[in-house]
Amino acid sequence: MEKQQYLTKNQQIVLDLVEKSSEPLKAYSILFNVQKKGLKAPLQVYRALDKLVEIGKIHKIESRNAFVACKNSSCQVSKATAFSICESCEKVTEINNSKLSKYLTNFEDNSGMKYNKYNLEFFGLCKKCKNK
Amino acid sequence: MEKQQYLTKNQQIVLDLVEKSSEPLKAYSILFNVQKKGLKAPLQVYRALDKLVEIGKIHKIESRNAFVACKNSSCQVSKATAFSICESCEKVTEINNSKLSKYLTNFEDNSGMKYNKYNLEFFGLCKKCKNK
DNA sequence: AACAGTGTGTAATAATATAACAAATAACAA
DNA sequence: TTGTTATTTGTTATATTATTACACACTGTT
Ligand SMILES: [Zn+2]
Ligand SMILES: [Zn+2]
Ligand SMILES: [Zn+2]
Ligand SMILES: [Zn+2]
Repeated sequence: MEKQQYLTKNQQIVLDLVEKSSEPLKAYSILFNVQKKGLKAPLQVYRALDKLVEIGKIHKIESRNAFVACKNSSCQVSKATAFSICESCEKVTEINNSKLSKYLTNFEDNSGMKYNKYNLEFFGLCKKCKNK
Repeated sequence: MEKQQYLTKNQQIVLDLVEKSSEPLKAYSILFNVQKKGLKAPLQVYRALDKLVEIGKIHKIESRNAFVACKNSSCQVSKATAFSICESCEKVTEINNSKLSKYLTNFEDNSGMKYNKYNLEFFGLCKKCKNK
């Protein structure tokens, strides 16, 4: 059986908004912006977000409690994500670096644990903020 | 001038609790447990946690909104952290792997961004949960 | 004493996220 | 087309996580 391939109305509304945004969006800011489209309660937004994260269309920036659209076409599923975050202007960029992802996907330590997922957040100053 | 070397009473109370715990503790669970010691309000706990994170005595597990004591004696400051998290039993372990930290500390991409900090969370099944 | 820096206590509130339940819809087979 | 299951929705209420604001106390320095 195939995985879901079409988004529901609510999921599409939320995805459209997140994709149009140039910055990470918080759940309640999403809620505010989709109320005119009929999504009135937090739960409707959170449910859409959960699904979109699950299928890899968006990612959650854990340290910011915010969501960004996946810019990496190969990210079918949210299981290996890396971001750079500017601590000054809060700009967030998804890192698409095959060496890094290969390194992390294959990472093993002596704990006997099998990793199937990771999330990495780098912090620093972006080019613009560095030159101020 | 030296950086703060002695913890305040509230900071020490919170640190003691987190260090004694075998699992990550949430802020309000900490609050509940230190109320008998006089820390009555969330803010007293959050302030202590903020400071302890800042000086590297504890770390925040971002994906869980929970705090663990640093088990890595070299972690003077919270700027390069990596954890393994079991998605079944929620066991969290701080990863102390010099190759990994060297790799990530030296990581550069073509964004022109200078990274001075990172946080990495691996997810999977721990040895125990894998064999169930 | 005056000052700066840091920490404290307290109340109120903001921001983030989930529980519970009934109803609607989709997927699919009998 | 009916029954069955799973998923999604709408709604209300509530739980959880975190911060603002403000008055005061403690420390060390000038
Ligand atoms: Zn992605
Ligand atoms: Zn910036
Ligand atoms: Zn540490
Ligand atoms: Zn486990």
